[in-house]
Amino acid sequence: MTLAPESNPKIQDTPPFRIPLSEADRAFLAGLGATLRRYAPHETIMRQGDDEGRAFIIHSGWSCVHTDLPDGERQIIDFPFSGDIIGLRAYQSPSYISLTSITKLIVFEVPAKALTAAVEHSPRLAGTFLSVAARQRAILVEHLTNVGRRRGAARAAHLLLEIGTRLGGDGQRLASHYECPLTQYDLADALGMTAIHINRILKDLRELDLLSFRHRTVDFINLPATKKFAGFNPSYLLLERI
Amino acid sequence: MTLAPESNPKIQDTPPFRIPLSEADRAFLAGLGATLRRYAPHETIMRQGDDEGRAFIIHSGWSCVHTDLPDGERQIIDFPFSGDIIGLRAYQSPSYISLTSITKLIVFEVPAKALTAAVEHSPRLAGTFLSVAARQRAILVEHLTNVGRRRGAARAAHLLLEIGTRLGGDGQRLASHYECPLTQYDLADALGMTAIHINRILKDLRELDLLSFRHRTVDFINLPATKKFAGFNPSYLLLERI
DNA sequence: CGTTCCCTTGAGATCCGTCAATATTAGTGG
DNA sequence: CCACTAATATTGACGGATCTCAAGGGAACG
Repeated sequence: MTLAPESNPKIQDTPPFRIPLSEADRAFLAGLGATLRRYAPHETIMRQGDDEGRAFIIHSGWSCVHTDLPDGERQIIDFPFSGDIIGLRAYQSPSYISLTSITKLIVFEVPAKALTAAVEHSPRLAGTFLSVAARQRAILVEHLTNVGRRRGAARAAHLLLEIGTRLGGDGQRLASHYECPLTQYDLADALGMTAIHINRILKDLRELDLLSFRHRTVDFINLPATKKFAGFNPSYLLLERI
Repeated sequence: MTLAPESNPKIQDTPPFRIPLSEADRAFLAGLGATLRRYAPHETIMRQGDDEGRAFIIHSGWSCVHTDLPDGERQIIDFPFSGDIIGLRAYQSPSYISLTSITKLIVFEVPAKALTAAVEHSPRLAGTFLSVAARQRAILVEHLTNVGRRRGAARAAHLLLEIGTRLGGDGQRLASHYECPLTQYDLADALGMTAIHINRILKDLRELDLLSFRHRTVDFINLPATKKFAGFNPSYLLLERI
């Protein structure tokens, strides 16, 4: 079910939900008017405050959902991955978040009205949306816990563990190594710190032989120790079971 | 639509949604097996990690949704109010949050299965749930922004402004004064700080003539200045319009 | 009317932010 | 492939914000 666009240049035209959909749901979604869109790195796809009638489903690539503050700062809420839905809402309303691409990004753009229609057409699909929303909420809750209650080093380690796990796909297998295009500025905005301090924290984590994040690559040097250090328990990432 | 339990001792037996429901939806919900439950202050209603098949809709009273950390600390995610739904999920699954009463609390307890059934029975209700979930998500996003990107004093002021606004009900009218049973420990756990520091921050806010929080009472001394100081923009609290 | 929370304050340590400067890397165009 | 440029990463010094430890004081509640 998970797409592997890199190995398959012909892009599949149904959303990459990680939760099984019936063929009927699939066909209905395809008929909703979902548009496949490609964005270059560092493009603004949706801006906080705009009256927004679209929702997005990530197909592939890295991006961030964030809020913008008056002083020009931002808080990154999440780095959504394949199958995640952004802007799920019942009705058109002003967006309270922005969506910005980090790498080249491919998304399905769906009119919000179409989502409402989909929910009304297919109870099965409504359940799927509820389920996806519940998982995204669990992730958001964990981010708040991370920023509010862990100190810098554990906070950074926790985020990198989470991303590694989410990249593992359905199996949620956490690899000891992954490519990560985030900058230290991105990490800082996600973790509620400054990039300068993130830099020092990453240095500490290397010197503690826990993990290394350099040259766009995360290497877990000692995975069990890192999990313990960060208080990482991946249960919140598990999908709801049917 | 908003209930006023204090002025009406006979408790209404339908959930206090702030979004209009059709009579049919209402009747269906009533038939779902929703149970009205009362809790004393400081009771644990739902505990993180437990396999949970219930959802709750707040009727009246104060409570907090929080995560629990291994070291005994907690991060408060939200103080839900009348009409807010806790544990909305498509299927039974382990809970990633705890729910604890702060004052005497009255809630509707609904089996998760019943929620799924409700969504499948009534597209209208599915839309309502989506809408409630979207608002709660907006609040959670604002909490993450608050903890991640505002300094202590502004962070505390922002939370107290949000609570005041949410207490205003549908009109979202922010009164210059409200009763607030939260302790400084509660505030600290919600804001990602220590109670000792919250104490100093509240002192600062008083001395800045912005607001006073003493003896379970919040007084906004200079509301416009406080809003500006906290960067408070209540648009995220507005309900989605149909 | 006493006991238990809860609030308040001080001193010192630690974490983190700010300012500043430089090094390194990635991206671009020739 | 190289040279150039912009973005990103790194480090130091210093100051402010927040935490920890410690000790009382006050309010709420039975």
